[in-house]
Amino acid sequence: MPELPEVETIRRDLEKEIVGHKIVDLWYDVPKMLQPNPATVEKIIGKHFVSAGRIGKLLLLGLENDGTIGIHLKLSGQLFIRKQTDKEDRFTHVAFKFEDGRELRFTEVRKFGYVKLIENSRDLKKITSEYGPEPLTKDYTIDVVRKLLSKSSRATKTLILDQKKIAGVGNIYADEALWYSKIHPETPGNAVPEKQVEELYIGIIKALEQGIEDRGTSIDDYLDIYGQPGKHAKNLNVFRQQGQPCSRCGTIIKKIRVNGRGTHYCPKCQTL
DNA sequence: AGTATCCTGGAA
DNA sequence: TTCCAGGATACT
Repeated sequence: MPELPEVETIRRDLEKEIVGHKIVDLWYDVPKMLQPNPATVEKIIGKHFVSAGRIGKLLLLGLENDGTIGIHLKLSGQLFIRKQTDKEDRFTHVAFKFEDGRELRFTEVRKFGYVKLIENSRDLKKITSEYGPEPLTKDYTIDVVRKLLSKSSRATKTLILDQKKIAGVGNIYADEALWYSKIHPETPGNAVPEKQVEELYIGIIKALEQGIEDRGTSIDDYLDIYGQPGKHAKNLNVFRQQGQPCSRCGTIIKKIRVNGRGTHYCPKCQTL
């Protein structure tokens, strides 16, 4: 699943590949993936991309004159930069065609992902304001984590997955961050001691930074815009590592279900 | 706060 | 042939 590190990797590469390029045509085959509707999104034809941003797991591709294309990859979305003459990619549902013969393809097996035209800065503000602080910026402080945990008795894992509270953490990096901070994923937020709150704050940063350094985790569908896998899958400590020994203590990693999500942890390191 | 829903390839 | 994965949102 593309989470902050994967989307950030894509963002950085897109910045190099599409900024300054003109969209000369738009192709799609699943209308509901173009929001609010295909006719609105088609207004981008003739415009240039001027920036490549991101909030949480949402890509924000800036257009000249105030528009922004938001792209959410959800579970299985991929973006590829290709020549229009290149062999088709399976499950392509949207393609932005550029003036130079290249195109940006959006593939999505499940059709959950979407391309959204955000027409003005007011609408953009509305969308970005729904997200909590970005973990790798100064807006993310220990106080953010402390407040988030102290106000609820829900499972700590569930709390850190809330995009409104912290932007960009998904299932993979939540499990990894909890392992780093030695917190059992089901620990009620308000039962986490101050010392562990501090470690979770740092653990989230560490998990995400390592993911970015490795250009993402290609354990399911994720590939970068050139079609290359990220290298983080082999550096995972707990995610999908059930049955394997913990790299810290040798105890066998367990898999449970927390709030409907597959959850992996070390039963010895991560105690309640 | 917990659960159903979207969706489909691939695993069991 | 049935079941599962899972981000975000709509329900109950």
